[in-house]
Amino acid sequence: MRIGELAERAGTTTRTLRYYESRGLLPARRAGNGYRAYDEDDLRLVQQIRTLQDFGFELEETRPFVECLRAGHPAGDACPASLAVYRRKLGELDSLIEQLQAVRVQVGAQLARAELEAAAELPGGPEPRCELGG
Amino acid sequence: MRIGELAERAGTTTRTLRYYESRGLLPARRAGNGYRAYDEDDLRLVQQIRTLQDFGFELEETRPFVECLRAGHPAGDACPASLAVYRRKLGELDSLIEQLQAVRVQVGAQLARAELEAAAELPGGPEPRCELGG
DNA sequence: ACTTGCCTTGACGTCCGCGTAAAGGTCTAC
DNA sequence: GTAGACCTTTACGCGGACGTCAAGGCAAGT
Repeated sequence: MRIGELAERAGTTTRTLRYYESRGLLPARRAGNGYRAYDEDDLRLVQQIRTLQDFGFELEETRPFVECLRAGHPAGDACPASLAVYRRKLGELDSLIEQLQAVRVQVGAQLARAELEAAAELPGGPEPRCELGG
Repeated sequence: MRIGELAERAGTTTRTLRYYESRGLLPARRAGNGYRAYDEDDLRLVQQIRTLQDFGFELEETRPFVECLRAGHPAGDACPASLAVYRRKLGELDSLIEQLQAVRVQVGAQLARAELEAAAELPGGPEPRCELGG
């Protein structure tokens, strides 16, 4: 299979595949005419990369999975190095989610406060206060 | 106040302030010698930008807040356009968090499965199966 | 022979928020 | 008058994952 077909079957572009090759993730055999030649294993390899990319993994983080597949394992995550990446990613996801939730709370609070202050300005002057003492 | 002092008081760099100016967010008066001249209002403006940046807002998203401040309002979020940005950001945060949580679940599932399969290979061959029928 | 469609390499462009020189002007202190 | 600490503009670099030409080679159909 040539690069165009591999790209189409993997749901990506030839540019992306050449980029993977330039990063050492997808070495290609060459046909007599200089064209890159791929097989079904290469397709699985690209699919592995794409899946991880969809999860938000950086390209470098997919390397252990790729090397695991190329080592002959049936799955990219059959090797300890891949599992280590999974675990590290889980930690990163947890802290990122936590951080985003904190930001969400802060922004929500800012919005609520600003809406209150806006409502206090417009209606009929800042009359209807809620404080009793004063 | 000159750019160095403003940068220090705002906890940022002169490069950043010049960048804000280039984006039209922080116009500066000039002293006779060509130096940029800032006042306390400019400091508040920069602090507003930095706060939003810390929340993960893009620079463009801070523009309504900046314009609100420059319009004389006591707070950057005292204007409807700013509130709209808050609301949009809340939506983005929600969907992003949701998406990351979904990824977290997927990655966690992959890890669990891969760990199980690894455990089934190593110990004493794939003997201790859990399936009863077969 | 010619077109069409695939392939090749090389290299610059994109987005964002700056960092980091480089080359020079200005003000203050000594 | 000179060192030092400011300031000025201009402009290239970075990281990540490619997009997008440009110029040309190769294979197949008509």
